[in-house]
Amino acid sequence: MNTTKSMMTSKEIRQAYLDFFKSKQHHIVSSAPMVIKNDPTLMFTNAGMNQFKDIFLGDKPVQFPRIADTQKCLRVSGKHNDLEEVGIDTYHHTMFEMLGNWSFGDYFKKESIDWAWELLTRIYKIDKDRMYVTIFEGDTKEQLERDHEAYTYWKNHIDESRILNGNKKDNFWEMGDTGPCGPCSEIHVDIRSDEDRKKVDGKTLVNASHPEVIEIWNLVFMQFNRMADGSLVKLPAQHVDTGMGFERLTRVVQNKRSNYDTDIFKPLIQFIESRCQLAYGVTEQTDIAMRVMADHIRAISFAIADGQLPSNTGAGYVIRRILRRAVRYAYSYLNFNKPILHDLMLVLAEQMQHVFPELHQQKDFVQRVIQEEEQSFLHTLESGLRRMKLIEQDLAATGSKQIDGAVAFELYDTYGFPIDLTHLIARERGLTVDEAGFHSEMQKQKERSRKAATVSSDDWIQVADQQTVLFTGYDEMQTESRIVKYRKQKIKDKEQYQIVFACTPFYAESGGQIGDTGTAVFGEETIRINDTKKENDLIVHYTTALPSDVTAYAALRVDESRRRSIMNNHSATHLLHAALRRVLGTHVEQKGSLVANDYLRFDFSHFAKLTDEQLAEIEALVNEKIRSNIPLVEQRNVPVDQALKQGAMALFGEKYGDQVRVITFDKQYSVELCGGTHVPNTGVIGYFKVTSESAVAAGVRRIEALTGEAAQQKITAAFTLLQQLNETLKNPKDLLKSISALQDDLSTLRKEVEHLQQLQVNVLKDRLKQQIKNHNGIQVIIAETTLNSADALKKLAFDLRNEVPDLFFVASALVGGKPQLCVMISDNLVKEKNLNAGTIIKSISKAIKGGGGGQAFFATAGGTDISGIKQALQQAQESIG
RNA sequence: GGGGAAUUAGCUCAGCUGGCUAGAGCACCUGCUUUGCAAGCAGGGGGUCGUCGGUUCGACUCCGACAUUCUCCA
Repeated sequence: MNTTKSMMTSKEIRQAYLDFFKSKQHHIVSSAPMVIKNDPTLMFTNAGMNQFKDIFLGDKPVQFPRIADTQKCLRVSGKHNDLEEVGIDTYHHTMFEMLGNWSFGDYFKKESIDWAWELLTRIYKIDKDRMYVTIFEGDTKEQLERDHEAYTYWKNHIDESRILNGNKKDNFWEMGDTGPCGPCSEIHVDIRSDEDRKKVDGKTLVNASHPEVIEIWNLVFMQFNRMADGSLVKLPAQHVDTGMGFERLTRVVQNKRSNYDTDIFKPLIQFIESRCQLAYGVTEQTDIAMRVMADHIRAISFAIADGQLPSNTGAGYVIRRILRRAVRYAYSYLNFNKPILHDLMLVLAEQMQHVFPELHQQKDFVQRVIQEEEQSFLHTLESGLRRMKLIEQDLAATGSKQIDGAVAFELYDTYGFPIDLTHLIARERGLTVDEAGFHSEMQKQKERSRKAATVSSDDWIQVADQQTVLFTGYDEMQTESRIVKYRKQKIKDKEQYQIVFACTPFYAESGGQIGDTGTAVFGEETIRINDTKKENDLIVHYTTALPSDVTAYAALRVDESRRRSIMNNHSATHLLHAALRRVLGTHVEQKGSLVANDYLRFDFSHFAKLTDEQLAEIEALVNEKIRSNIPLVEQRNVPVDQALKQGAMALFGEKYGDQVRVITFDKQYSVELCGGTHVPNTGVIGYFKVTSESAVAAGVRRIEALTGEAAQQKITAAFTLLQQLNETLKNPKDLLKSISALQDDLSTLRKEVEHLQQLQVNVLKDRLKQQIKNHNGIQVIIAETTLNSADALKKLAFDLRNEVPDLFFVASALVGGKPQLCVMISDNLVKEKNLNAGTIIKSISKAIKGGGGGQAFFATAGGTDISGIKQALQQAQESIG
């Protein structure tokens, strides 16, 4: 490779890609957020094509037939990409950029192959004799032929000996179990030294996991649709979907031995080196740790910037795991026992600010979140280490040298202590870990989970031919419509149906607003709609039944009062958002929102607990806006640039189309991009009441509130309670004062009672001491008392024990009208005379029709028959002869 | 969505298979000593053992539900 020419920077490489496809009439779009909403099958964007999934599925019309972009992607599992492997090698990543170009029913194999070749050889100047391409060899089981077409086009550019056949696993790309798919053609580059290349033919290393013979570009030719029964159906329009790993490309163009040596990762590695005072490239172990940190910080930072906070479920948990893996490596191999990643993030934010500005714009917030997470995991590690010590002690006691698999799993599963740390520590102490046992426990857990969460879906059954679905719910709550398609789903043992209508007034859960419920009336038949959700741009209605005639027309009716409550809450959310920014400052960004029928919940970035004054001010401002009865201004199709110029608030981590909907309540006050449903005038909301303010994560606060009827009910209930309290306390002047006076009284009286009880016990004790009878060297006290609590009786027994040597004490009391007995014997008598309070009480409690027990020196019993007390005491006397 | 765990004093945690009348360290208060600072000694206050039920003569301890938090899997 030519190393004398000036090297392209990663920035130039990225730009060259976009410029190249722009020159081929491609529309350049921005990256979609890495965190995915509205698609139950996917948590994160894992390929460049995700944001175009609807187009491939035919659920959305084609607007630009040619598109190119660079897309932030996140992969934490997959055939070559287990999270646990990242950092070990030098070319797999969790987060990476995918350069992609697409044709939607426009150009096909010829152009995509020609252009790929042109870009790689002319612009990036990659040596032709270092490249190999693969084509699909065909598959007899699927009855698919070899991709002769691709072969022919490649032949124009590259020697036939460099065109290799690939099998179904490598060269037939599928989106998922079902959906669009087709043969693909990959471009591989051999970047080994000339010497190595002479020794082993590069051809034999393609797709063989060789670190220096790597795939950089995959051209997918979408030709088929995979059905649920496994069959393939030819697609009406053929598409091209390509993806080139930006980090790998940069490595090849910059002629580096590792992705981490490119200027994409170098600044991160350098920062880590300077902080831990260790050099990269010296020892394998520390190199891996640095690579893990450099890789993971990218995934964590962008996920948080796109709105996914670390948490203990779902996508948030994936982020937490990645972050913890980075901390773990930093802690174990680079001696970082204090948070460091949050500082590393700043380097990244700086570096990426012109490509993905969302990180730099939120750097204070992201930093805070990461730091908090680091801190909390370091704490987890600490308590794990404590537990580890106990385990060691147990092992020492039994003389074993192996930590049981189940124990290691418990440490991991319950306390979050990473298994490799267990290994590390075990090795340090000369112990081993039962690895097989650990994995079998893990397997059991996986099976349990899988069993609990299987959803099986049948194929969609197309009833009518229609591509786009119309939402009428902004204007009406009832719409005539018909079914476009439906399918059956099985979750555990329950069956449900998903139905798509041609047009619908039902709002699908989105942007925090919950889905509508209601009914679909097919003539005489009424079907209940339990929920409405989005699948990308499809509006899917959830029911438990199908109409007998699926082609019939239906009257779709939304549950109106429920929807009106939702609208109240949604508009109030906008008013609240604006009020927060006014009162607290413009650093307030929405971090999550739930708009339900019974309440609203709004999460936002802010670094301190809100004071009572701030809350009151916010609540007052929102209510003022409600009383002002501001009319809704709704603009349905505004070009996104124009909307932003109007000052509309857009959210990080939200993907907006070119045309957006703008919701305005007073253009000086609240302007937001929003797809939700709103009240016509703010006055409809009635009243707004905050019910709680709390923290959800570092730097994120949550406000919960009520509107309209719910707010009224809440206030009425509070008022009623207040009134009842006042009445109960005879309408004091100052209720608060009167309650705290009661509390004070209670606590002094409690102490008083305790004191009096002690006095009573003391008096009784002194009297009993007068009655001691010496019986063979045993000081015997047997008494029927009038004490009325088990506690007092116990106290008496213990006090006597402290004062009277050689004591044998048996007494009764009446607790709540029931007889209670207790036996106390001095320790020395228990030993010397072989007396046992437990056995004595068991035998004498029969007389009061009860039972009891205790220890050898002290025992108690309760019963039901008062008349037996005398007999019981008599028997106690006899028990010492 | 499915497992596992935790919840005891202001903080960090002990309290094992029900019964030694609820503990330690740090923090706090008082006094003494010392004093450049750190501290040392003696004494003291503070807990309805997450909430609600149940089993039992007796529950911090066992069982159930709920709440909150942590954790693993999907």
